[in-house]
Amino acid sequence: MQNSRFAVAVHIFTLLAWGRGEPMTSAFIAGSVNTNPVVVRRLLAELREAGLVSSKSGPGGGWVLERDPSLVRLDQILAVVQPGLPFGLHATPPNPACPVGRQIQGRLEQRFDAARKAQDAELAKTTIADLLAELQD
Amino acid sequence: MQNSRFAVAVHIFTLLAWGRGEPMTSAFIAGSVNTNPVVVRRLLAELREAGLVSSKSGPGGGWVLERDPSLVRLDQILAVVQPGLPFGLHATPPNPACPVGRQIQGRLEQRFDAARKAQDAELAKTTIADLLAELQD
DNA sequence: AAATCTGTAACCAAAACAGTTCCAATCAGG
DNA sequence: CCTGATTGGAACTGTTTTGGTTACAGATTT
Repeated sequence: MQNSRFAVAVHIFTLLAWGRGEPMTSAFIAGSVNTNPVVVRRLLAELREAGLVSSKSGPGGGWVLERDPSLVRLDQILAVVQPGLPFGLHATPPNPACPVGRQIQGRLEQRFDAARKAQDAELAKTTIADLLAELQD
Repeated sequence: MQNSRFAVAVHIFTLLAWGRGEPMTSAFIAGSVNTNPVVVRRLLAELREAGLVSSKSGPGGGWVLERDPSLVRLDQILAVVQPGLPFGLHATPPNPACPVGRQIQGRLEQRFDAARKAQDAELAKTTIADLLAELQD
């Protein structure tokens, strides 16, 4: 089972955009995602720190997008829920006495970073507004 | 801690190329990677199934590359140790009664697949021979 | 035979995730 | 001011993935 945080985050953003700015409760969102409201709040809390959403307590409260859906790109969401390199480096540092072990991590970081940038560029082609426009009622 | 299988696999391939075709034991490889020989054998067993390496038992045995290092691209290694989409979909299926929940996964798969292809294209620019050539003794 | 390797099962520990319960804090509306 | 609806967030659980380790059978060279 892979990490579904990115998929869920994009789902929620599309749902919020679908709601046309009306505050949406974590319970309602959880109903669409098919998970627990606390899971939704935990994830959205991270995205709030990045300024992408905001929340309000009390009756009539809930979550709203802080930007127009056409200005939220998928790479921006990924940057919040999964920052850094797309692949891990060695769990324990390679042997520095080995010519390969001593130098491989630097070379890997270089390539992993390039891979990440290529992926981001592709994800940047899609906005939440794009996804919303593709949905049939 | 992220998954380090891809980094370790590339490390090992570079090490094998560095050895110029001499069979290398899992114990020696583990010394460079700084891990346990069984971990090395487990990972290389997957890459052997893909035809990228071969192994031989007994004295003088060990692991060798099955192709010239200039013909092994990083995306090929990734395809073995981490096949499929780069991001997981929902852990539990979204609510089919919701217009967003019903359609979001298909849209996500489309984008995730494109992201994967962009990443692969970038990784394909580097071969094991390239990495080897960049190493200083 | 003996020594050197791989093949692989079995088990353990740590980390990441998803899910759940619980309750305090906040806030709108009567 | 009360009531009820919400978020905020701590705490705990179960599952999966990963990495590490031990153990031992099978293969191969000398």
